[in-house]
Amino acid sequence: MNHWLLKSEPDTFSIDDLAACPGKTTAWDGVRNFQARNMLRDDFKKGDRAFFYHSSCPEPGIAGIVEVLGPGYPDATALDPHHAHHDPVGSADDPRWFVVDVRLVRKFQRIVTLDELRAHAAGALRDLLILRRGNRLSVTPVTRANWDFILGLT
DNA sequence: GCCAACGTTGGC
DNA sequence: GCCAACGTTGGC
Repeated sequence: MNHWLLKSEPDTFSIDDLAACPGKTTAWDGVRNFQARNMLRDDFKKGDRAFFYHSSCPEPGIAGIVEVLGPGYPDATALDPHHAHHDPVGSADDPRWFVVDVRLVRKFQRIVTLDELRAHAAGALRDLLILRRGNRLSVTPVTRANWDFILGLT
């Protein structure tokens, strides 16, 4: 089982929005970065777990945990000319962008804030990619050790 | 293949 | 709103 961190701007889609979805399930769409795409397409597996991270908001940090329901498949929003995330490059036969389905496992009782994570940037969480300077990837792998350590902070 | 211009991300 | 960091595009 692999572990991941998925970023979302809560103004656009928060963990509470996910909780309100039918089956607490949604397609994680709108990823438009090739490195992130490659992970969704090639590396995500059924049963993987991911942190749900709130970015670009008053209290950035990890809000909870989601479960990956299956492997990546083409992002329908990229193929829809009326959608804000439409991309004219790519087709149903040769898709450019991918999604995975995720289901809410649990929302943390409180946000594990970026400040808290940073407090361990030189220690236990030195491998956590979102703490690296200038990192902007919206999909990043998390090591098992980092996953367990962060769970211990909640 | 280089690189300048441009757009986006995301914390503050 | 600012700005550093970084990815993508496109001319050459």
